Amino acid sequence: MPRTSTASAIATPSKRPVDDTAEMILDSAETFIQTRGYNGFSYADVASELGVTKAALHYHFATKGDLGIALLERYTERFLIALAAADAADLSAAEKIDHYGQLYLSVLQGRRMCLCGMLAAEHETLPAPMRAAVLRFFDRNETWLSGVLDAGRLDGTLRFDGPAGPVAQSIVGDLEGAMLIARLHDDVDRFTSVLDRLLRSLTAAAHD
Amino acid sequence: MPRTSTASAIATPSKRPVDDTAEMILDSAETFIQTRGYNGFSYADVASELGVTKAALHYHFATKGDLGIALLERYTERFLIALAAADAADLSAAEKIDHYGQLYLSVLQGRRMCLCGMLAAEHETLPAPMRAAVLRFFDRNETWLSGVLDAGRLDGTLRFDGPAGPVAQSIVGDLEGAMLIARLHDDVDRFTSVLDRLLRSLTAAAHD
DNA sequence: GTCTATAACGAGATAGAC
DNA sequence: GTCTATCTCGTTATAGAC
Repeated sequence: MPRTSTASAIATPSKRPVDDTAEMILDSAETFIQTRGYNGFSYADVASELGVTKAALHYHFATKGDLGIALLERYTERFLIALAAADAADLSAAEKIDHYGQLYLSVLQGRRMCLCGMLAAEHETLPAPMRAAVLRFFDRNETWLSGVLDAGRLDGTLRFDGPAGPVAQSIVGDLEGAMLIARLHDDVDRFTSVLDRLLRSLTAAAHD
Repeated sequence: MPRTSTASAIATPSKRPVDDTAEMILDSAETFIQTRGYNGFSYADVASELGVTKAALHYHFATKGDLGIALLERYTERFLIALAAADAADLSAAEKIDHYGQLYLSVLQGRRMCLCGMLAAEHETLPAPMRAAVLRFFDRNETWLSGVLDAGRLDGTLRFDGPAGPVAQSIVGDLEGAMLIARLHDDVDRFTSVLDRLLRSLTAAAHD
């Protein structure tokens, strides 16, 4: 089974954060949302973590919704860059899907939920622009996965029934669900087990 | 593919709610948590929906955490009863797993998330007793599923690799994830598609 | 068993000084 | 760009009347 390893673009907001206050705010808020949810953190939490005042946050992001939008744009952009990197590298379809799973794994290893998975749970409480951004994130994920699936089936390295779209949707749901449950149990193996099973089912009996 | 239909024990808290205030409060809070999350609703929301005061709620459930515990106990009990009903009925292993999926589907059709799936996302913010109750819920689900999987493999109607435990964990994660994403898109088909795929993979090439 | 009233606190957000 | 100070509102929770 393939296992690529350059999947850290999403793992940590910034190892040594850029000396840009707005970015530091985004880093802090991102981690808070991924661990406590959008309704589970406040400007006071971020301010106290960064050692600044709430007013300083409001200068950079007037409202909590504005902060959320900025966060979603940055997260989606980074995720797409990571997917583009997988495209640029000369990987097989299975390796690309494994790479995709590694992106999730790297987030989970930080004891965090996928930002958009967390926001999906809370979506009824989000400002409309945030809801739309979450939907866009998943649409782009599914589009990328569908392309990989179709290419893999064409070159004979992947096998699955029916159109790629629903399979891509299943993959996203499987990984988000595995992450949700693995994080609850603080047990990364629950995630890797699902990822392995997924890759095996897509490659099983291909090449015959 | 099998498709049983007596899966409404969990679908709606109570079609015509029992004339018991505590139960009505639980019904209302349950729906709020399933749609908005534990951190996305307040006593004021429940009170205004029921036309009573916040103080009345505090009489029945002193704290929000107490309300959450009572909710989790009721939800888990109902879920286990629904699983016991599947055991009592003379169903095949595949039909039992389908029945299990129908429980999720009935919740999703009410545009709600699984109570414990939602709380799993927010688990870092929950009082410790609630966290423990959420873990218990999933443990019991997995135990039941493992039993069904083992029985199905023994009688030759199901096929899967390795021990049943990790497969049971995958099933729970798949369904929770499918629910999370289907609800975001308000598209029930995304869930049924995953459930069909799951049942097919468990029954594929069995009976040979 | 439910009410009014209120306490005590934290939330998101703003004004204006530095 | 960040601060102090403040505003307003919503939150959980309690006291005590009915």
